[in-house]
Amino acid sequence: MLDIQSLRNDLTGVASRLATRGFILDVARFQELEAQRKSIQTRTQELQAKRNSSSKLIGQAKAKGEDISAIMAEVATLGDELKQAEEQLGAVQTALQQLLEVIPNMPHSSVPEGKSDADNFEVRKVGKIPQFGFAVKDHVDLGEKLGLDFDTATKISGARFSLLKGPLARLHRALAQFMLDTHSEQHGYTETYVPYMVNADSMRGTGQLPKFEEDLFKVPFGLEEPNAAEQTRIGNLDDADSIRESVKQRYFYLIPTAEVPVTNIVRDEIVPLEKLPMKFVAHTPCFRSEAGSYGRDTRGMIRQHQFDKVELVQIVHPEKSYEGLEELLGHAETILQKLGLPYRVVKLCTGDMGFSSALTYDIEVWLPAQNTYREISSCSNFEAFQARRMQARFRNAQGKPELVHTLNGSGLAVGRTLVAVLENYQQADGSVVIPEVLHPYMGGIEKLVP
RNA sequence: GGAGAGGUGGCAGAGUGGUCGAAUGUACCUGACUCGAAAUCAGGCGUAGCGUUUACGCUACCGUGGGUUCGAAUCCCACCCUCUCCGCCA
Repeated sequence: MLDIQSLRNDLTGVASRLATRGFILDVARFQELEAQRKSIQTRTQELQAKRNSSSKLIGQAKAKGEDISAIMAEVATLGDELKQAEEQLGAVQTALQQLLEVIPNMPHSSVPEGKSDADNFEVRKVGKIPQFGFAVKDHVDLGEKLGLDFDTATKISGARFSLLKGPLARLHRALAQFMLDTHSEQHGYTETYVPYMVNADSMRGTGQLPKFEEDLFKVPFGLEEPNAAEQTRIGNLDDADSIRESVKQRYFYLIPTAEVPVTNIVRDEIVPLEKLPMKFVAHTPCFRSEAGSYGRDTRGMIRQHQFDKVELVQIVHPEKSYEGLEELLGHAETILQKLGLPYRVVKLCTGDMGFSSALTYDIEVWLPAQNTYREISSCSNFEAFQARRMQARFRNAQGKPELVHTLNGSGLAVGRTLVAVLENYQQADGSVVIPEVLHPYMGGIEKLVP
């Protein structure tokens, strides 16, 4: 969420910067709501002040045993007027809040303007692209003989799921463990185990809600309708709405990334200055509906409803967030380097960035079968955008609460790393050599053999 | 699932419907004392919004949402969360 002050102070400036990322801010509506808010709020507060002082007078008069009927008469009409004003104010503030919640973050000044991924800026290429003396296979063809089974996954669940068996499943686990160990032991991250289902407040905090609900899996618990006992109570009570409301809220969301539960660790917290930076790493499954990407990446395990990811999160001092982002990016790159996978780093242009991000680097790994680089990690600085939604703060040197900055990045997406290992380490006979750093995790297996 | 207790400022913890944004303690900041520190003493110290823009004034916030009332931290209703005991359970 943007600071409403920045909109008040420089509405056209904010609007034009947001336009570079393809977001059209409804300037007129904001101005209208702000004008309404201002007049209604002033009026409401005047009425409240009057009510407070009158009530105080009544209290004092009563204490002295004086006659209060004169004051009572004066206040008689105040109640209705005030109630109406408060309702109007509430409505305007809700409307403003809703408008604010769907405005994306402001791109950092260094972000190149552009419309799509074609306009992203290549920062660097690392590693040597392997040359094969034979026709390369993609991970689906390779995996077929190595324990990768899409047909059975489809039977069990449906499209966009995968089933791994034997040493291949172990390789998947080895990758996750290797990443987790590297980040916790060498990069200073605290390993965390987190809930995979979260409430709506957490989703709102990191920016998935309210705008991107269709990308999420929503899981009801208990009945979706009021149960028999609740029906009875609804029938008997005057304010049945609160029961219906609580029934409606009886659900969780499956996390689309560990960013959600991990970043929300600091939601509604004021952390001491000396606790910054906080660095967390978590290995979790991620669940995405992939609504709107129906035709894309239907082959293989590139785009799945469920995949594993090792996620890095940093909670940092506002002045240190860009430093932190470079560091975090380096941590993610380290994994690719240790695995010997060629990759490149790109800085996303304004049009390709995620909703909450101020600056994003994608790391793209080389996939020989596709003869191209594919995203395997995304590292972002959200500045105070998430922190403002979460009310995540620290106590600054002056002792005042101030919003933290939040960062995160994949370190890495495990499924796609598996794909990259299979394709880059394939041999002519269809076997796959296991990168050396994974050997300690593979129980003596150094090669996947059909 | 059954029974009970409780959610108040950074923390702890008071609060007969009126002068309570909230005692007190603690932490923290400033000053005094000290060579310095500790101890002691004095003062300050919540968050957010609005209006004047240094000083100030007003408003909201005591788990959340409703209700009663001229007036609610305090009374009523619902919900959420935490803790204790019993039962069941991976």
